[in-house]
Amino acid sequence: MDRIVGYKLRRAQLSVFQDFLRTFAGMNLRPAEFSVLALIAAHPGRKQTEIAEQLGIKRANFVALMDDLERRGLAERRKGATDRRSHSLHLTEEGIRFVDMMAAVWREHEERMIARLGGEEERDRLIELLDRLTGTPDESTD
Amino acid sequence: MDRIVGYKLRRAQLSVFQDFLRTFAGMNLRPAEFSVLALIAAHPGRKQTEIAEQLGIKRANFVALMDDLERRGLAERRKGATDRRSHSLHLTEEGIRFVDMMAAVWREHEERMIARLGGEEERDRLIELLDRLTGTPDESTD
DNA sequence: TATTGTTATACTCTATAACTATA
DNA sequence: TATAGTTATAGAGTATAACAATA
Repeated sequence: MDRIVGYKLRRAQLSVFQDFLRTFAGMNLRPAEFSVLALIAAHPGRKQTEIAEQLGIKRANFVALMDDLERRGLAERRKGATDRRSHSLHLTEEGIRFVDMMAAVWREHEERMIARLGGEEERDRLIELLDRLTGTPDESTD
Repeated sequence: MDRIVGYKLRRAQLSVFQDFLRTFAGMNLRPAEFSVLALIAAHPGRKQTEIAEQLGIKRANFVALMDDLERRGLAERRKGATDRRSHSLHLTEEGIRFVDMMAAVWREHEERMIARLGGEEERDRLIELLDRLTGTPDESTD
């Protein structure tokens, strides 16, 4: 199994996620929740289904995730003004503070991953290769 | 989410696994089953728990997986001669033929991934970086 | 006592169909 | 009719505890 891309990819992803989970164990934050909060922070007011799709989460599965973030007082849904079917997503005041802390904690984790790779240049090389695998169409803003 | 290693890794892994699943849909073979058959083929006679551990599968979860490979007539358990608690794992005659086919089909998939990456050199660069993330101690033989 | 394989079980993630309220 | 969000549900994948057979 020494040169099999998919296998190596899976093992590396599990290893990185395990470090992520250890890092955020105290904040009770999973990767999916992290990515949702980061995306709402970057694009407040975006529609619920847009956020879900951008993260590759089915809108049906996004509901419980968002319920939990609301229950914890970190994010909120607001009825769309023009289209009353839709919900626009926002961080609460507490959510904004939480995301600041989260970003600081995340940096520890990410620095550790960059160190494992051997530096930021190696990180950039890795991400470029991963983008080729994913077939990223263009550079997005997120 | 443009430079986050864990996120990019997850997306790339999903993309590669989806191609894998499409490629093997006709053979009804999942990545875990593929890896088990490949590992038994490379190391026939190895103990059940050893195979499971090497693939990062809990021995409790390995049972159903192995049951299915046996039911399909591809692999078999044999009682250990010295330690009668253990099972040594082997391919059947049909399993050996199946693995040959499987390897050929896999090559199609892998060539597609290498093409996405831009060639075998890029593939090698990727795997080297992934090994750094995983913290692979030495080169293994699998 | 400890280990191998097993069973039972629970929790997360993911996928689909069907409902509701709006458009 | 179609869409946004929701509910219910089912299937994988994964984790732990406890058991029987054997060491």
